[in-house]
Amino acid sequence: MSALTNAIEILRCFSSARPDLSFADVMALTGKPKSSTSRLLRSLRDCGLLEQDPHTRRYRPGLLTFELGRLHRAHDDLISMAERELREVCARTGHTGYIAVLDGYEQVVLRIVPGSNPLRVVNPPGQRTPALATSNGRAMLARLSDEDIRARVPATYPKLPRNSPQNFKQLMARMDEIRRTGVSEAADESIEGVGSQGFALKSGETGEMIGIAVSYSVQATTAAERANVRRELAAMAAKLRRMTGDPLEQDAARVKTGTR
Amino acid sequence: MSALTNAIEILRCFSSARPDLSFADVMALTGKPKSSTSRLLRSLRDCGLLEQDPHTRRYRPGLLTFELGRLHRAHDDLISMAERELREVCARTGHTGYIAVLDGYEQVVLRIVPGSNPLRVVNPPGQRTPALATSNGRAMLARLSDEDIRARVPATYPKLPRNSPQNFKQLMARMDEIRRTGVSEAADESIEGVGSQGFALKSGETGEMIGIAVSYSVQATTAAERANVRRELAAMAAKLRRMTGDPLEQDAARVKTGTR
DNA sequence: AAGAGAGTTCCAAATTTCGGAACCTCGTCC
DNA sequence: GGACGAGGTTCCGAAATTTGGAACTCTCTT
Repeated sequence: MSALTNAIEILRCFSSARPDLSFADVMALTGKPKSSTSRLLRSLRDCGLLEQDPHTRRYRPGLLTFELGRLHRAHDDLISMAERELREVCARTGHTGYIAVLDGYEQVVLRIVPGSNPLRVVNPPGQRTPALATSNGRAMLARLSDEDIRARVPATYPKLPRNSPQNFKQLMARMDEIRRTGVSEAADESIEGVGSQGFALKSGETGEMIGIAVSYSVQATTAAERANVRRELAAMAAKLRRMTGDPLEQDAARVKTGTR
Repeated sequence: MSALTNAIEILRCFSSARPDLSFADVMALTGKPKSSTSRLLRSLRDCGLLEQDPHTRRYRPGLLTFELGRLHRAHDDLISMAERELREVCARTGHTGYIAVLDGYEQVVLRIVPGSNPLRVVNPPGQRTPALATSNGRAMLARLSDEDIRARVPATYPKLPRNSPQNFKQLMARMDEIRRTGVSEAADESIEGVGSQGFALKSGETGEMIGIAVSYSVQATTAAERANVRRELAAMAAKLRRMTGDPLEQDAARVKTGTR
């Protein structure tokens, strides 16, 4: 295990729920011996990835993590373009918008556009969720080949919320539906009472893919309102696909024939 | 040189001016041999710190840098408390506010509060500037002991803008003035025509220190307006010092007597 | 078909990392 | 005061990684 892997393992122990950790916490969470933990924490601190509270001696993410986070913002043409469009849709509909990327079988929230409706934001940026259980997560998966999807789903199919696909067969049925209709819906999955619709956008230039979704309270919306969201999303998808040169058609053909 | 140091050296090559780099760029910037560069880039890519554009094969900061950046936000009680106050002052005065921290002899911008006045934001978050050449940078330095300041300034005194202290003696004169008056001013230094006033805030609990400044166009402000900024800042400083338990008095005594 | 440019892989030597054990250093309890 | 334990650091030989030159692969270009 390289120094880098170790460093990342430790950094991943921190989260908004656990913003700072003691030596013992890190030892428990990583399961490494004392001496290794001591050395690793020291080197992370020395290089700026961690800071240590001089009083409590607890560790927290350091200045360098902030600087690294800034770097990522530099490469966000696709994301910021999508964010601009999403902002308009959210302003018109009052609902909350999400932009996320796929990482393995999880998705990571990159941006949030709070709506005017009083639905509290539940997935802050950085949040990881199984992609199988969200509308835009499934929309992203649907653009991969079947083998690729199979490779991403863990060997033992994970336990998901009631309305999410409960096994691989159900998942593939959803994939087919998304590929056919071009939209992905979710209701009462990751969060009770919350529904969403989403789609996946792929850059023709870089091939990078993001998932865009609009989320709302199921009880507080009418079917007509949800149909309106669907129309808004379809329009945004069409516009963004044109702007980014999304190779959707070729992709669909490739998936169908099984070519890589 | 450990894997971690190498990784950071490479990541530091990226910036908003250079959001993506080719293999050759990285080789040139780090001065490492081909084989090492190849291996390092691969491992950074594998662990998610870098992404590679499949088409151009260029590298850019990866999803993990985004996630790490999010972590830093988790520990920002002091910073967000200061940001809230700064927001109010900026709303009242129309000027632009900055929050920064000290790192060696440089400061790093953490937060910006854009004002309503049409002064373009010139230092985005993440920006590094010699602390000697900014109002809040000097305010932070002034709260260190003289030996500590001397240790931070590079052996050969750096070339700074016209109105910044040009040598160590001038710097120490400024330090004394800041310690005496409690405020730090800058005009026409890092950026032509831009002035600022700032102070340093230290948490009584954690001992961490941040610099807070309000920045404005020198031409477009009157002396009265600048005096108003000074009053606003003094009020904010007093309030924040109370809230955070800033040990300013003890510090001042320590610096004076040279105790550590 | 040869050559150049851009990267990758190989390998033995040099450097780091590993983890158990001994060793600190406080604060606490008797 | 002294023993104790929690929390953490340092030491050291064994094991694993990293290094960088050289050979090799790929992909263009001429």
